Amino acid sequence: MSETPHRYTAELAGRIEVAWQDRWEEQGVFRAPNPAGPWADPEGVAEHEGGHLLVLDMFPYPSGAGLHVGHPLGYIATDVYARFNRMLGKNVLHCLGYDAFGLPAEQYAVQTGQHPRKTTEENIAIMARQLRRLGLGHDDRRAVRTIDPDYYRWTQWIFLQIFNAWYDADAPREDGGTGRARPIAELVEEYRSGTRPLPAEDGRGWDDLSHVERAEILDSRRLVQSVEATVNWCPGLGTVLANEEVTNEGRSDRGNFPVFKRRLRQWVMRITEYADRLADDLDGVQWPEKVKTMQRNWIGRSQGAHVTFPVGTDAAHPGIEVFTTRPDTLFGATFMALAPEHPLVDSLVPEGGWPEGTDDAWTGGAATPAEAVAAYRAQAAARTDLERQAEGKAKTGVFTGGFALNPVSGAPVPVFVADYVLMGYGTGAIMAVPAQDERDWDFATAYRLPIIRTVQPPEDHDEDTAYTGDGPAVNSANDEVSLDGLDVADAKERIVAWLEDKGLGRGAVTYKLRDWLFARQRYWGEPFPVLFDEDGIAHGVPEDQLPVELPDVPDYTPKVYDPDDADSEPEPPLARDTDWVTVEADLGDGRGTRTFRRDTNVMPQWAGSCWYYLRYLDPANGQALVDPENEAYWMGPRPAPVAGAPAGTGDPGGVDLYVGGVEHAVLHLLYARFWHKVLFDLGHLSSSEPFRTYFAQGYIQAPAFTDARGQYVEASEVEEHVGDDGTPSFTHAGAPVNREFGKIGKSLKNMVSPDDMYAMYGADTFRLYEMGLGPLEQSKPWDTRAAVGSQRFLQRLWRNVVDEETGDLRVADVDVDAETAKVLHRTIAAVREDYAGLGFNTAIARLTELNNALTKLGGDVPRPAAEALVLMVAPLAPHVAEELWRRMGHETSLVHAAFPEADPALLVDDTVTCVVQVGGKVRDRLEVPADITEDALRELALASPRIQALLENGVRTVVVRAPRLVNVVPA
RNA sequence: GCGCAAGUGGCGGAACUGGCAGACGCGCCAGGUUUAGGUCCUGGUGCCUUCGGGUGUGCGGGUUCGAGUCCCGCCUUGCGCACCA
Repeated sequence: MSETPHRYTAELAGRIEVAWQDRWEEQGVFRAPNPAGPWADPEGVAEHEGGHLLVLDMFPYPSGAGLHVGHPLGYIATDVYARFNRMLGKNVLHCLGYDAFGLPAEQYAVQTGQHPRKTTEENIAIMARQLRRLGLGHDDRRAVRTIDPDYYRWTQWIFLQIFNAWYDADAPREDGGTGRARPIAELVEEYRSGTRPLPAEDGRGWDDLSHVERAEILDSRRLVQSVEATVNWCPGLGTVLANEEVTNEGRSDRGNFPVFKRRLRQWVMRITEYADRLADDLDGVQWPEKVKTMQRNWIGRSQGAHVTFPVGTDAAHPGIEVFTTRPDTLFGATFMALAPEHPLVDSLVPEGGWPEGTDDAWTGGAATPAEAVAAYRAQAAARTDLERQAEGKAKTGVFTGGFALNPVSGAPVPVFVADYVLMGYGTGAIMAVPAQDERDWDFATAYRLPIIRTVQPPEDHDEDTAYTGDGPAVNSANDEVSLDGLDVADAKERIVAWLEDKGLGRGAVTYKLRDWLFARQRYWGEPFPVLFDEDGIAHGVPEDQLPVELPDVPDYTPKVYDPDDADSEPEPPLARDTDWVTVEADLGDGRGTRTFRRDTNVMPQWAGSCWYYLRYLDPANGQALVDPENEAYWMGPRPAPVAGAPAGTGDPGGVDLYVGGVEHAVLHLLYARFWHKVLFDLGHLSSSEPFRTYFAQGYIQAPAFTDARGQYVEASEVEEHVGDDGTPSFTHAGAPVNREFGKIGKSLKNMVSPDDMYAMYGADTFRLYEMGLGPLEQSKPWDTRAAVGSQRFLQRLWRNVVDEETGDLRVADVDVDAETAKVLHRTIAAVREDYAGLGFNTAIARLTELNNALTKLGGDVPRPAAEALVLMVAPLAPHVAEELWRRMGHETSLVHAAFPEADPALLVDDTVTCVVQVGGKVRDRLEVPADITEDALRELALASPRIQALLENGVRTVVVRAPRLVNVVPA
């Protein structure tokens, strides 16, 4: 233990930190005033002349294991940014709540045999303690929790808004686009008044229809629908999952269980109606390109055409519809391929044997087409997607024995079944154009099918490959239309026009995005605010009867199955509570109290996190999810679009800064945008995007160690040894181990908790260390011991203000000397810029330099310099800054103190060092006046003896960049 | 396979529009304070060197008076997508 009584140790840091956290809380310094709503404080809002700022973190999920040092990285960064902006005079809203419904909490509860509410609340308490100890400047009044009925009442309310809305693709929008959600009541009115024709034109009006018939019509238009669909059934979790929750390997995102395709009736949200806007509106937000690309890929929009190929053998056959992005290549379609599951396959297979002239390669060795197709389908069905991928790109298929007619050339084309065609995309059938498609080329060469080039490849193109680029069309004419000579874009346009004219096809857009499967057969989630009547018709629970509370069932354990039992059936825990399921209710529709059956599914985990940032704005509002004035103030569109937005793009509004990992790119970020847009369309919000600026942070990776068997050993027990050449080696219990870097956690046995850091160094040092590691967007390795560097910085800062021996103030009311003033003001200018751009690592470097410069003064530290340094350090290390600020005589917290401003006069130098190069190599340095002329500098440089010595053969030219550089080029 | 990032000392990382490579920190070395040091302070620290200097930002070319930075071709690592018609 140190004998120095007033040293800034971890122990002292801890006392200071807890004391200031208590003070901040008592004084409510982080409470941001709202313009309206239950906390309306317009005067408080008006005091902030610097405007307003909304800073957001990823909604944390309280796990049973507590935090590790990787978790707070983003929270610290947003806190530093928020604190900096408060010191610029802005009204800053920064808070944190808890996303606490969902699978992990439920699984943890099941494992420990406790009720999920109990374990979840305990986990929240642990996490809240760990985060509070970090000194985050959050508005404590706004810490919402998704599991509270006051919160999920609004989650259910939003569900009903979406349920009671339909998408009118023709309705104009305020932003100039077309298509928006409208209340279902307006659709009813259109049907009733006759302005919109009813789907079944049997002469009856809306009022003539039975309530079942009306419900069927409306339900088919709602943005939430119950549909019979192919879903992802996960027996290991006992629930169905959304596409976004299934990994590329066909397993569950949570728990890594196998997922099977099943036909089931389920709730889906019609996110596909928003596919275009979700893709297009990415232009207006400032997000990393990587994340935008991931969303665009997921939405997977492609433009092309649907084309129908008649089936020649049968006039009554509907024909085979394909989707293609290259209708311009239609003349080169020499065969077709259908997915093995395609419903039309059977209709193409002729009875009896192979048609005349069938190539042996097409038959798969079978005696008849029927046999060949059956065998191929059986083989395809037996293989999982994973196995298909593992077999690489080899193309296989068999001839169906049937032919279709190329609609532009009239030529018969053989139809194959091939598993490189996927049932889930487009129409499940393709026209194959080997000359312009690599996959079709591979298939055509393997099965000896004809290849017709319809785009002229450039001369240097390999004749043995497909050509997918642009070029003039060739071989593309019939009696009525010719594409020859047109480029790809023009050819597409002309052929689509011709196809549409002939009724053979039409321009079309397809998407990879599928509707969002929204029901889960679990317990720990928001109940659906839906009641089914005796006809099975779903009714929304009236708003004044919300929330539909999650009942406290005795057995909340979900029915899970053997993870590989594909044939099992989902069984929601809520269905077991028959008292809850059956309910007497009056829907206020004039039909009085009737008996209903509740929906026993619960919402997915994403529901609560889809809109939490809106509730932060007005968490106590009992009348609305957010007062419109509050939403407009915090999130409304700004006058200027974001940097880099294409011309003509306006600002969509939204959160000013959202920091989080990239792992939510296609889940949370897509779902939240969808809900936000629906609420925008329905007039509840002024912003059309939830997150104007998104910043993807890197991860913290910690060293993990494996022994000779490849097993992980406890990282905290590993000893490091430094060899003579400086390279480290590692041992565990005396045996050598290997170091690698990976995610922090139990599985790699490399857990480091923030609690460890608080005990060893204190929260301020921990914050400083995390921010100093490197750029926020990069992943970087953790090294607990290296945090001493940050601790030394704070100790030096402390010593610059407080005498370690006596505890007296070392700051003196003296002027700052000229040299120090220069350093000080340069630091201010640089740090301001760094903070504004989230460049915390470089800000720390600059502050360290200033701190070291003050240390080197030796004697008393001039007050103006010490105060400016403390204020600048405050966003990063707020507790020690507050303590020093107070010891320097200030009675109020520095949370709202003005950030130091640089004096521009002190940023310019009188003299600078000029580098003199010969042939690009530095040979001399000259101290010259900053305003020296080019000519004077050239003369000075050439006069230098060191330069003269190198110019024996004369000078060819001299490049002068006054005042910093001269480059002499010798002859 | 396609696409996007990124490769700088023993380590994490600095370097504005091409203009002093290695800021700041860890580690390491030396010295000081200390009975002691997993303390603190001071100085040093890319590599090679015959101490003049040479060389150096993944590799190979190029543009330029001048390249970590721009262009072309490769290599490696990470991430995303992966028969998307």
